[in-house]
Amino acid sequence: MVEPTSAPRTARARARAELTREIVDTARAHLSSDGAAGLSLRAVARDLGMVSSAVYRYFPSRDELLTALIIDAYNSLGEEAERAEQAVKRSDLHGRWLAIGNSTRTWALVRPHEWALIYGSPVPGYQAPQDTIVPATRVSALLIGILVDAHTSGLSPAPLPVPRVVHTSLTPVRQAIPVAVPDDLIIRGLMVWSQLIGTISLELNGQFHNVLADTDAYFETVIQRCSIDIGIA
Amino acid sequence: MVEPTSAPRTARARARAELTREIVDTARAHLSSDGAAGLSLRAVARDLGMVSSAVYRYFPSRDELLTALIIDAYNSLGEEAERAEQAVKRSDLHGRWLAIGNSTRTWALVRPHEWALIYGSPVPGYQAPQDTIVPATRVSALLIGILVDAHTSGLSPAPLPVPRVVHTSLTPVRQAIPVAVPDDLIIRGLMVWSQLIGTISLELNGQFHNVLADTDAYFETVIQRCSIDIGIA
DNA sequence: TCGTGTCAAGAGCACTGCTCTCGGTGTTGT
DNA sequence: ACAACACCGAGAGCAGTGCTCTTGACACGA
Repeated sequence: MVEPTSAPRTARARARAELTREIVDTARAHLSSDGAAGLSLRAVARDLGMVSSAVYRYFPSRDELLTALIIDAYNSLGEEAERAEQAVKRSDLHGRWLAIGNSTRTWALVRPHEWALIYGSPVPGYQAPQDTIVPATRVSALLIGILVDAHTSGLSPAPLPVPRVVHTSLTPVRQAIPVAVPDDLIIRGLMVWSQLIGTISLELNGQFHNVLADTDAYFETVIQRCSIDIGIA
Repeated sequence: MVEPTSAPRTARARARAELTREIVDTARAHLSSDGAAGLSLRAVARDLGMVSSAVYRYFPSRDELLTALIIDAYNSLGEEAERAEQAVKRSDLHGRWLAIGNSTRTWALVRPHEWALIYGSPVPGYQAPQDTIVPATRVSALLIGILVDAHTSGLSPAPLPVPRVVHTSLTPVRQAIPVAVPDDLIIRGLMVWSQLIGTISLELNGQFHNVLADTDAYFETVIQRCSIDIGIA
Protein backbone atom coordinates (compact mmCIF):
# COMPACT_ATOMS: atom_id res chain seq x y z
CA MET A 1 0.00 0.00 0.00
CA VAL A 2 2.26 2.75 1.25
CA GLU A 3 5.73 2.44 -0.18
CA PRO A 4 8.81 2.99 1.94
CA THR A 5 9.10 6.28 0.05
CA SER A 6 12.78 6.19 -0.87
CA ALA A 7 13.11 9.77 -2.12
CA PRO A 8 11.10 9.85 -5.36
CA ARG A 9 13.53 10.36 -8.23
CA THR A 10 11.59 11.31 -11.29
CA ALA A 11 9.30 14.31 -11.48
CA ARG A 12 6.45 11.99 -12.25
CA ALA A 13 6.99 9.92 -9.14
CA ARG A 14 7.31 13.09 -7.12
CA ALA A 15 4.03 14.42 -8.47
CA ARG A 16 2.39 11.11 -7.79
CA ALA A 17 3.48 11.02 -4.17
CA GLU A 18 2.35 14.59 -3.69
CA LEU A 19 -1.05 14.04 -5.24
CA THR A 20 -1.55 10.87 -3.21
CA ARG A 21 -0.93 12.86 -0.07
CA GLU A 22 -3.32 15.59 -1.17
CA ILE A 23 -6.05 13.06 -1.87
CA VAL A 24 -5.68 11.48 1.55
CA ASP A 25 -5.61 14.88 3.22
CA THR A 26 -8.78 16.19 1.63
CA ALA A 27 -10.41 12.81 2.14
CA ARG A 28 -9.61 13.08 5.83
CA ALA A 29 -11.10 16.57 5.86
CA HIS A 30 -14.30 15.25 4.31
CA LEU A 31 -14.29 12.35 6.75
CA SER A 32 -14.00 14.70 9.71
CA SER A 33 -17.02 16.68 8.66
CA ASP A 34 -19.30 14.14 7.04
CA GLY A 35 -18.26 10.78 8.43
CA ALA A 36 -17.18 7.65 6.65
CA ALA A 37 -20.51 6.98 4.98
CA GLY A 38 -20.52 10.47 3.51
CA LEU A 39 -17.05 10.22 2.08
CA SER A 40 -17.47 10.67 -1.64
CA LEU A 41 -14.64 10.00 -4.03
CA ARG A 42 -16.18 12.41 -6.50
CA ALA A 43 -16.38 15.18 -3.92
CA VAL A 44 -12.73 14.67 -3.03
CA ALA A 45 -11.81 14.86 -6.70
CA ARG A 46 -13.90 18.01 -7.08
CA ASP A 47 -12.09 19.67 -4.20
CA LEU A 48 -8.78 18.88 -5.85
CA GLY A 49 -9.93 20.24 -9.20
CA MET A 50 -9.72 16.93 -10.96
CA VAL A 51 -12.17 14.46 -12.36
CA SER A 52 -13.34 11.45 -10.39
CA SER A 53 -11.80 8.87 -12.67
CA ALA A 54 -8.38 10.39 -12.14
CA VAL A 55 -8.51 9.52 -8.45
CA TYR A 56 -8.73 5.86 -9.41
CA ARG A 57 -5.19 6.11 -10.73
CA TYR A 58 -4.10 6.53 -7.10
CA PHE A 59 -6.62 4.47 -5.19
CA PRO A 60 -8.15 1.50 -6.98
CA SER A 61 -11.36 1.78 -4.98
CA ARG A 62 -13.09 3.76 -2.29
CA ASP A 63 -12.29 1.02 0.19
CA GLU A 64 -8.57 1.42 -0.48
CA LEU A 65 -8.85 5.09 0.30
CA LEU A 66 -10.71 4.21 3.49
CA THR A 67 -7.95 1.79 4.41
CA ALA A 68 -5.38 4.55 4.04
CA LEU A 69 -7.48 6.73 6.33
CA ILE A 70 -7.80 3.91 8.86
CA ILE A 71 -4.05 3.39 8.98
CA ASP A 72 -3.59 7.14 9.31
CA ALA A 73 -6.05 7.27 12.18
CA TYR A 74 -4.41 4.39 14.02
CA ASN A 75 -1.03 6.04 13.66
CA SER A 76 -2.32 9.44 14.67
CA LEU A 77 -3.91 8.03 17.81
CA GLY A 78 -0.86 5.91 18.49
CA GLU A 79 1.53 8.84 18.22
CA GLU A 80 -0.64 10.99 20.45
CA ALA A 81 -0.85 8.32 23.13
CA GLU A 82 2.87 7.55 22.89
CA ARG A 83 3.77 11.21 23.20
CA ALA A 84 1.57 11.65 26.27
CA GLU A 85 2.82 8.47 27.88
CA GLN A 86 6.49 9.20 27.28
CA ALA A 87 6.15 12.60 28.95
CA VAL A 88 5.57 10.82 32.26
CA LYS A 89 8.31 9.45 34.48
CA ARG A 90 8.80 5.76 33.71
CA SER A 91 8.40 4.76 37.33
CA ASP A 92 5.03 6.52 37.60
CA LEU A 93 2.87 3.68 36.30
CA HIS A 94 -0.29 5.36 37.49
CA GLY A 95 0.57 8.56 35.63
CA ARG A 96 1.46 6.65 32.49
CA TRP A 97 -1.93 4.94 32.47
CA LEU A 98 -3.73 8.24 33.05
CA ALA A 99 -1.78 9.76 30.18
CA ILE A 100 -2.85 6.96 27.86
CA GLY A 101 -6.49 7.13 28.88
CA ASN A 102 -6.79 10.89 28.78
CA SER A 103 -4.91 11.36 25.53
CA THR A 104 -6.95 8.63 23.87
CA ARG A 105 -10.23 10.21 24.94
CA THR A 106 -9.08 13.68 23.93
CA TRP A 107 -8.04 12.39 20.53
CA ALA A 108 -11.42 10.73 20.11
CA LEU A 109 -13.41 13.78 21.13
CA VAL A 110 -11.56 15.90 18.58
CA ARG A 111 -11.95 13.35 15.79
CA PRO A 112 -15.15 11.43 16.45
CA HIS A 113 -15.50 10.23 12.88
CA GLU A 114 -11.96 8.93 12.76
CA TRP A 115 -12.58 7.17 16.06
CA ALA A 116 -15.68 5.60 14.59
CA LEU A 117 -13.60 4.50 11.63
CA ILE A 118 -11.24 2.44 13.76
CA TYR A 119 -13.29 1.46 16.82
CA GLY A 120 -16.82 1.77 15.47
CA SER A 121 -18.83 -0.77 13.59
CA PRO A 122 -16.96 -1.86 10.49
CA VAL A 123 -18.21 -0.72 7.10
CA PRO A 124 -20.27 -3.59 5.65
CA GLY A 125 -18.43 -5.56 3.05
CA TYR A 126 -15.17 -4.03 4.13
CA GLN A 127 -12.41 -6.37 5.24
CA ALA A 128 -9.52 -4.80 7.10
CA PRO A 129 -6.28 -5.72 5.31
CA GLN A 130 -3.11 -6.83 7.06
CA ASP A 131 -1.60 -3.33 6.80
CA THR A 132 -3.83 -2.14 9.59
CA ILE A 133 -2.97 -4.62 12.31
CA VAL A 134 0.43 -3.19 13.24
CA PRO A 135 -0.71 0.45 13.65
CA ALA A 136 -3.76 -0.85 15.49
CA THR A 137 -1.66 -2.24 18.31
CA ARG A 138 0.26 0.89 19.24
CA VAL A 139 -2.05 1.97 22.06
CA SER A 140 -2.42 -1.50 23.49
CA ALA A 141 1.35 -1.91 23.33
CA LEU A 142 1.66 1.01 25.74
CA LEU A 143 -0.77 -0.63 28.11
CA ILE A 144 1.12 -3.89 27.89
CA GLY A 145 4.29 -2.03 28.79
CA ILE A 146 2.69 -0.73 31.95
CA LEU A 147 1.39 -4.16 32.88
CA VAL A 148 4.82 -5.69 32.40
CA ASP A 149 6.47 -2.98 34.50
CA ALA A 150 3.83 -3.44 37.18
CA HIS A 151 4.46 -7.16 37.23
CA THR A 152 8.25 -6.95 37.35
CA SER A 153 7.93 -4.36 40.12
CA GLY A 154 5.77 -6.73 42.10
CA LEU A 155 2.91 -4.23 42.19
CA SER A 156 0.34 -6.57 40.72
CA PRO A 157 -2.85 -7.14 42.69
CA ALA A 158 -3.73 -10.42 44.32
CA PRO A 159 -4.54 -12.62 41.33
CA LEU A 160 -7.96 -14.16 40.92
CA PRO A 161 -8.12 -17.70 39.56
CA VAL A 162 -8.35 -18.01 35.78
CA PRO A 163 -10.14 -21.03 34.29
CA ARG A 164 -8.14 -23.37 32.11
CA VAL A 165 -10.12 -22.60 28.95
CA VAL A 166 -9.42 -18.92 29.40
CA HIS A 167 -5.73 -19.63 29.87
CA THR A 168 -5.50 -21.33 26.50
CA SER A 169 -7.67 -18.62 24.97
CA LEU A 170 -5.01 -16.08 25.88
CA THR A 171 -2.40 -17.74 23.67
CA PRO A 172 -2.54 -15.13 20.86
CA VAL A 173 -2.21 -12.08 23.07
CA ARG A 174 0.58 -13.68 25.08
CA GLN A 175 2.72 -13.55 21.94
CA ALA A 176 2.52 -9.77 22.07
CA ILE A 177 3.87 -9.66 25.61
CA PRO A 178 7.65 -9.85 25.86
CA VAL A 179 7.88 -11.44 29.31
CA ALA A 180 5.79 -14.00 31.14
CA VAL A 181 2.87 -12.34 32.87
CA PRO A 182 0.20 -14.03 34.98
CA ASP A 183 -3.08 -14.85 33.25
CA ASP A 184 -4.95 -12.79 35.78
CA LEU A 185 -3.00 -9.66 34.91
CA ILE A 186 -3.63 -10.17 31.20
CA ILE A 187 -7.34 -10.49 31.88
CA ARG A 188 -7.27 -7.32 33.94
CA GLY A 189 -5.42 -5.53 31.17
CA LEU A 190 -7.92 -6.66 28.56
CA MET A 191 -10.82 -5.58 30.71
CA VAL A 192 -9.28 -2.20 31.38
CA TRP A 193 -8.64 -1.76 27.67
CA SER A 194 -12.26 -2.72 26.89
CA GLN A 195 -13.41 -0.30 29.56
CA LEU A 196 -11.41 2.51 27.97
CA ILE A 197 -12.56 1.91 24.41
CA GLY A 198 -16.12 1.14 25.50
CA THR A 199 -16.51 4.21 27.69
CA ILE A 200 -15.21 6.52 24.98
CA SER A 201 -17.42 4.93 22.35
CA LEU A 202 -20.51 5.16 24.53
CA GLU A 203 -19.80 8.82 25.19
CA LEU A 204 -19.26 9.54 21.51
CA ASN A 205 -22.41 7.69 20.54
CA GLY A 206 -24.45 9.76 22.92
CA GLN A 207 -25.38 6.83 25.14
CA PHE A 208 -24.63 8.91 28.23
CA HIS A 209 -27.36 11.39 27.39
CA ASN A 210 -29.84 11.61 30.26
CA VAL A 211 -27.36 9.57 32.26
CA LEU A 212 -24.35 11.75 32.97
CA ALA A 213 -24.22 15.50 33.17
CA ASP A 214 -20.43 15.79 33.20
CA THR A 215 -18.69 13.09 31.23
CA ASP A 216 -15.28 14.63 31.93
CA ALA A 217 -15.59 13.99 35.66
CA TYR A 218 -17.02 10.51 35.12
CA PHE A 219 -14.22 9.51 32.78
CA GLU A 220 -11.63 10.72 35.24
CA THR A 221 -13.17 8.48 37.89
CA VAL A 222 -13.32 5.54 35.50
CA ILE A 223 -9.65 5.58 34.62
CA GLN A 224 -8.76 6.12 38.27
CA ARG A 225 -10.68 2.98 39.16
CA CYS A 226 -9.17 1.14 36.24
CA SER A 227 -5.74 1.82 37.65
CA ILE A 228 -6.90 0.24 40.89
CA ASP A 229 -7.98 -2.84 38.97
CA ILE A 230 -4.53 -3.35 37.50
CA GLY A 231 -2.83 -2.56 40.79
CA ILE A 232 -1.08 0.70 39.93
CA ALA A 233 -3.29 3.15 41.79
CA MET B 1 -44.37 7.15 14.86
CA VAL B 2 -46.10 3.90 15.75
CA GLU B 3 -49.75 4.40 16.62
CA PRO B 4 -51.36 2.64 19.58
CA THR B 5 -52.97 0.40 16.93
CA SER B 6 -56.50 0.40 18.24
CA ALA B 7 -57.86 -2.34 15.96
CA PRO B 8 -57.81 -0.74 12.49
CA ARG B 9 -61.40 -0.28 11.39
CA THR B 10 -61.38 0.39 7.70
CA ALA B 11 -59.89 -1.93 5.13
CA ARG B 12 -57.52 0.79 4.05
CA ALA B 13 -56.15 1.28 7.55
CA ARG B 14 -55.83 -2.46 7.87
CA ALA B 15 -53.90 -2.69 4.62
CA ARG B 16 -51.74 0.22 5.67
CA ALA B 17 -50.80 -1.36 8.97
CA GLU B 18 -50.04 -4.64 7.23
CA LEU B 19 -47.91 -3.06 4.54
CA THR B 20 -46.05 -0.99 7.10
CA ARG B 21 -45.21 -4.17 8.94
CA GLU B 22 -44.09 -5.87 5.73
CA ILE B 23 -41.84 -2.95 4.86
CA VAL B 24 -40.19 -3.01 8.27
CA ASP B 25 -39.80 -6.78 8.12
CA THR B 26 -38.10 -6.89 4.75
CA ALA B 27 -36.04 -3.85 5.71
CA ARG B 28 -34.84 -5.75 8.77
CA ALA B 29 -34.00 -8.71 6.56
CA HIS B 30 -31.92 -6.48 4.30
CA LEU B 31 -30.31 -4.90 7.33
CA SER B 32 -29.33 -8.28 8.71
CA SER B 33 -27.56 -9.26 5.54
CA ASP B 34 -26.15 -6.00 4.21
CA GLY B 35 -25.89 -3.69 7.19
CA ALA B 36 -27.35 -0.27 7.74
CA ALA B 37 -25.31 1.46 5.04
CA GLY B 38 -26.51 -1.06 2.47
CA LEU B 39 -30.15 -0.69 3.32
CA SER B 40 -31.78 0.53 0.14
CA LEU B 41 -35.32 1.80 0.10
CA ARG B 42 -35.59 0.87 -3.55
CA ALA B 43 -34.43 -2.68 -2.91
CA VAL B 44 -37.00 -3.06 -0.14
CA ALA B 45 -39.69 -1.79 -2.47
CA ARG B 46 -38.53 -4.20 -5.17
CA ASP B 47 -38.78 -7.13 -2.79
CA LEU B 48 -42.32 -6.13 -1.97
CA GLY B 49 -43.26 -5.80 -5.63
CA MET B 50 -43.95 -2.13 -5.40
CA VAL B 51 -42.31 0.98 -6.74
CA SER B 52 -39.88 2.97 -4.64
CA SER B 53 -42.01 6.07 -4.45
CA ALA B 54 -44.85 4.06 -2.91
CA VAL B 55 -42.72 3.31 0.15
CA TYR B 56 -42.56 7.02 0.85
CA ARG B 57 -46.28 6.90 1.60
CA TYR B 58 -45.37 4.86 4.67
CA PHE B 59 -41.99 6.24 5.68
CA PRO B 60 -41.26 9.84 4.78
CA SER B 61 -37.54 9.14 4.53
CA ARG B 62 -34.94 6.44 4.83
CA ASP B 63 -34.00 7.77 8.24
CA GLU B 64 -37.56 7.25 9.49
CA LEU B 65 -37.37 3.65 8.38
CA LEU B 66 -34.05 3.33 10.19
CA THR B 67 -35.64 4.78 13.31
CA ALA B 68 -38.33 2.13 13.20
CA LEU B 69 -35.63 -0.51 12.92
CA ILE B 70 -33.72 1.00 15.83
CA ILE B 71 -36.79 0.95 18.07
CA ASP B 72 -37.46 -2.61 16.97
CA ALA B 73 -33.91 -3.63 17.81
CA TYR B 74 -33.99 -2.02 21.23
CA ASN B 75 -37.25 -3.76 22.00
CA SER B 76 -36.05 -7.08 20.68
CA LEU B 77 -32.92 -6.94 22.80
CA GLY B 78 -34.89 -5.67 25.77
CA GLU B 79 -37.42 -8.50 25.56
CA GLU B 80 -34.69 -11.09 25.21
CA ALA B 81 -32.80 -9.79 28.23
CA GLU B 82 -35.98 -9.45 30.29
CA ARG B 83 -37.03 -12.99 29.45
CA ALA B 84 -33.66 -14.39 30.44
CA GLU B 85 -33.50 -12.35 33.61
CA GLN B 86 -37.00 -13.22 34.75
CA ALA B 87 -36.26 -16.92 34.41
CA VAL B 88 -33.86 -16.63 37.33
CA LYS B 89 -34.87 -16.67 40.97
CA ARG B 90 -35.21 -13.08 42.21
CA SER B 91 -32.90 -13.67 45.11
CA ASP B 92 -30.12 -14.93 42.83
CA LEU B 93 -28.61 -11.58 41.94
CA HIS B 94 -25.50 -13.19 40.50
CA GLY B 95 -27.59 -15.40 38.22
CA ARG B 96 -29.73 -12.47 37.13
CA TRP B 97 -26.66 -10.52 36.07
CA LEU B 98 -25.25 -13.50 34.21
CA ALA B 99 -28.56 -13.90 32.44
CA ILE B 100 -28.51 -10.28 31.31
CA GLY B 101 -24.93 -10.42 30.12
CA ASN B 102 -25.17 -13.72 28.31
CA SER B 103 -28.51 -13.01 26.65
CA THR B 104 -27.28 -9.61 25.50
CA ARG B 105 -24.17 -11.08 23.94
CA THR B 106 -26.07 -13.92 22.33
CA TRP B 107 -28.55 -11.47 20.86
CA ALA B 108 -25.69 -9.37 19.50
CA LEU B 109 -23.86 -12.32 17.96
CA VAL B 110 -26.99 -13.39 16.12
CA ARG B 111 -27.79 -9.87 14.89
CA PRO B 112 -24.49 -8.03 14.55
CA HIS B 113 -25.88 -5.39 12.21
CA GLU B 114 -28.80 -4.62 14.48
CA TRP B 115 -26.36 -4.35 17.36
CA ALA B 116 -24.29 -1.93 15.32
CA LEU B 117 -27.44 0.05 14.66
CA ILE B 118 -28.10 0.70 18.32
CA TYR B 119 -24.66 0.56 19.96
CA GLY B 120 -22.39 1.28 17.01
CA SER B 121 -21.34 4.61 15.62
CA PRO B 122 -24.39 6.66 14.73
CA VAL B 123 -25.21 7.20 11.08
CA PRO B 124 -23.86 10.66 10.14
CA GLY B 125 -26.53 13.30 10.00
CA TYR B 126 -28.93 11.07 11.85
CA GLN B 127 -30.42 12.35 15.07
CA ALA B 128 -32.10 9.80 17.30
CA PRO B 129 -35.66 10.95 18.00
CA GLN B 130 -37.31 10.84 21.41
CA ASP B 131 -39.16 7.62 20.53
CA THR B 132 -35.98 5.64 20.97
CA ILE B 133 -35.01 6.63 24.49
CA VAL B 134 -37.59 4.53 26.33
CA PRO B 135 -36.85 1.22 24.52
CA ALA B 136 -33.15 2.01 24.86
CA THR B 137 -33.31 1.82 28.64
CA ARG B 138 -34.85 -1.62 28.99
CA VAL B 139 -31.58 -3.48 29.47
CA SER B 140 -30.09 -0.91 31.80
CA ALA B 141 -33.31 -0.93 33.80
CA LEU B 142 -32.69 -4.61 34.53
CA LEU B 143 -29.20 -3.83 35.75
CA ILE B 144 -30.53 -1.03 37.92
CA GLY B 145 -32.99 -3.48 39.43
CA ILE B 146 -30.15 -5.78 40.44
CA LEU B 147 -28.15 -2.91 41.90
CA VAL B 148 -31.13 -1.77 43.94
CA ASP B 149 -31.76 -5.27 45.22
CA ALA B 150 -28.10 -5.65 46.08
CA HIS B 151 -28.14 -2.40 47.99
CA THR B 152 -31.33 -3.13 49.95
CA SER B 153 -29.93 -6.57 50.77
CA GLY B 154 -26.79 -4.97 52.15
CA LEU B 155 -24.64 -6.92 49.70
CA SER B 156 -22.92 -3.88 48.23
CA PRO B 157 -19.15 -3.80 48.28
CA ALA B 158 -17.18 -1.40 50.44
CA PRO B 159 -17.75 1.92 48.69
CA LEU B 160 -14.88 3.89 47.27
CA PRO B 161 -15.02 7.67 47.65
CA VAL B 162 -16.71 9.57 44.82
CA PRO B 163 -15.59 13.13 44.04
CA ARG B 164 -18.12 15.89 44.45
CA VAL B 165 -18.16 16.76 40.73
CA VAL B 166 -18.97 13.17 39.89
CA HIS B 167 -21.76 13.15 42.43
CA THR B 168 -23.50 16.07 40.75
CA SER B 169 -22.77 14.53 37.36
CA LEU B 170 -24.87 11.53 38.35
CA THR B 171 -28.04 13.62 38.73
CA PRO B 172 -29.67 12.47 35.47
CA VAL B 173 -29.18 8.75 36.03
CA ARG B 174 -30.31 9.02 39.64
CA GLN B 175 -33.76 9.95 38.35
CA ALA B 176 -33.99 6.53 36.75
CA ILE B 177 -33.32 4.77 40.04
CA PRO B 178 -36.38 4.36 42.28
CA VAL B 179 -34.59 4.32 45.63
CA ALA B 180 -31.56 6.12 47.00
CA VAL B 181 -28.39 4.26 46.08
CA PRO B 182 -24.83 5.24 47.00
CA ASP B 183 -22.86 7.11 44.35
CA ASP B 184 -20.22 4.43 44.41
CA LEU B 185 -22.70 1.75 43.47
CA ILE B 186 -24.01 3.82 40.58
CA ILE B 187 -20.47 4.29 39.30
CA ARG B 188 -19.87 0.57 39.55
CA GLY B 189 -23.08 -0.12 37.68
CA LEU B 190 -22.18 2.30 34.90
CA MET B 191 -18.73 0.78 34.58
CA VAL B 192 -20.11 -2.73 34.45
CA TRP B 193 -22.63 -1.64 31.83
CA SER B 194 -19.85 -0.01 29.78
CA GLN B 195 -17.78 -3.14 30.17
CA LEU B 196 -20.63 -5.27 28.85
CA ILE B 197 -21.42 -3.10 25.83
CA GLY B 198 -17.77 -2.43 25.12
CA THR B 199 -16.68 -6.04 25.29
CA ILE B 200 -19.46 -7.17 22.97
CA SER B 201 -18.75 -4.36 20.52
CA LEU B 202 -15.03 -5.10 20.45
CA GLU B 203 -15.75 -8.76 19.78
CA LEU B 204 -18.20 -7.92 17.00
CA ASN B 205 -15.79 -5.47 15.43
CA GLY B 206 -13.09 -8.09 15.29
CA GLN B 207 -10.80 -6.25 17.71
CA PHE B 208 -10.10 -9.52 19.55
CA HIS B 209 -8.51 -11.07 16.46
CA ASN B 210 -4.98 -12.15 17.23
CA VAL B 211 -5.80 -11.47 20.86
CA LEU B 212 -8.25 -14.09 22.05
CA ALA B 213 -8.72 -17.57 20.69
CA ASP B 214 -11.96 -18.32 22.53
CA THR B 215 -14.12 -15.27 23.09
CA ASP B 216 -16.82 -17.36 24.74
CA ALA B 217 -14.56 -18.30 27.61
CA TYR B 218 -13.19 -14.79 27.94
CA PHE B 219 -16.65 -13.24 28.05
CA GLU B 220 -17.73 -15.67 30.72
CA THR B 221 -14.78 -14.58 32.85
CA VAL B 222 -15.52 -10.92 32.21
CA ILE B 223 -19.10 -11.03 33.42
CA GLN B 224 -18.04 -13.15 36.37
CA ARG B 225 -15.56 -10.48 37.38
CA CYS B 226 -18.11 -7.76 36.74
CA SER B 227 -20.39 -9.41 39.27
CA ILE B 228 -17.54 -9.19 41.77
CA ASP B 229 -17.23 -5.49 41.07
CA ILE B 230 -20.85 -4.84 41.95
CA GLY B 231 -20.68 -7.13 44.97
CA ILE B 232 -23.02 -9.93 43.86
CA ALA B 233 -20.49 -12.64 43.12
C1' DT C 1 14.23 10.77 -31.45
C1' DC C 2 11.16 7.33 -30.69
C1' DG C 3 8.52 3.75 -28.38
C1' DT C 4 6.53 2.87 -23.77
C1' DG C 5 4.13 3.79 -19.81
C1' DT C 6 1.49 6.97 -17.21
C1' DC C 7 -1.79 10.40 -16.78
C1' DA C 8 -6.26 13.43 -16.80
C1' DA C 9 -10.43 13.75 -18.95
C1' DG C 10 -14.87 12.45 -20.51
C1' DA C 11 -18.73 9.47 -21.46
C1' DG C 12 -21.36 6.02 -19.71
C1' DC C 13 -23.59 2.20 -16.62
C1' DA C 14 -26.16 0.88 -12.76
C1' DC C 15 -27.43 2.30 -8.60
C1' DT C 16 -29.14 5.47 -4.73
C1' DG C 17 -32.65 8.93 -2.03
C1' DC C 18 -36.14 11.81 -3.00
C1' DT C 19 -39.89 14.79 -5.43
C1' DC C 20 -43.66 15.57 -8.29
C1' DT C 21 -47.53 14.55 -11.07
C1' DC C 22 -51.09 11.64 -12.70
C1' DG C 23 -54.99 8.52 -12.49
C1' DG C 24 -57.57 5.22 -9.87
C1' DT C 25 -59.91 3.94 -5.59
C1' DG C 26 -61.45 3.57 -0.91
C1' DT C 27 -63.86 6.44 2.63
C1' DT C 28 -67.04 9.56 4.22
C1' DG C 29 -70.49 13.36 4.76
C1' DT C 30 -74.63 14.84 2.84
C1' DA D 1 -76.84 7.15 -3.59
C1' DC D 2 -73.78 10.39 -4.85
C1' DA D 3 -70.33 13.69 -4.69
C1' DA D 4 -66.22 15.46 -2.29
C1' DC D 5 -62.27 14.20 -0.27
C1' DA D 6 -58.25 11.67 1.08
C1' DC D 7 -55.33 8.30 0.05
C1' DC D 8 -52.62 5.28 -2.80
C1' DG D 9 -49.51 3.12 -6.50
C1' DA D 10 -47.16 4.00 -10.67
C1' DG D 11 -44.06 6.48 -13.43
C1' DA D 12 -40.90 10.07 -14.79
C1' DG D 13 -37.34 12.76 -13.39
C1' DC D 14 -33.37 15.12 -10.66
C1' DA D 15 -29.02 15.05 -8.53
C1' DG D 16 -25.90 12.34 -6.65
C1' DT D 17 -22.88 7.95 -6.05
C1' DG D 18 -18.93 4.13 -7.24
C1' DC D 19 -16.78 2.38 -10.96
C1' DT D 20 -15.28 1.16 -15.96
C1' DC D 21 -13.66 2.09 -20.42
C1' DT D 22 -11.73 4.74 -24.07
C1' DT D 23 -9.22 8.64 -25.87
C1' DG D 24 -5.68 11.76 -26.45
C1' DA D 25 -1.74 14.14 -24.37
C1' DC D 26 2.40 14.14 -21.84
C1' DA D 27 6.81 12.58 -19.66
C1' DC D 28 10.23 9.17 -19.24
C1' DG D 29 14.12 6.11 -20.49
C1' DA D 30 16.70 4.07 -24.21
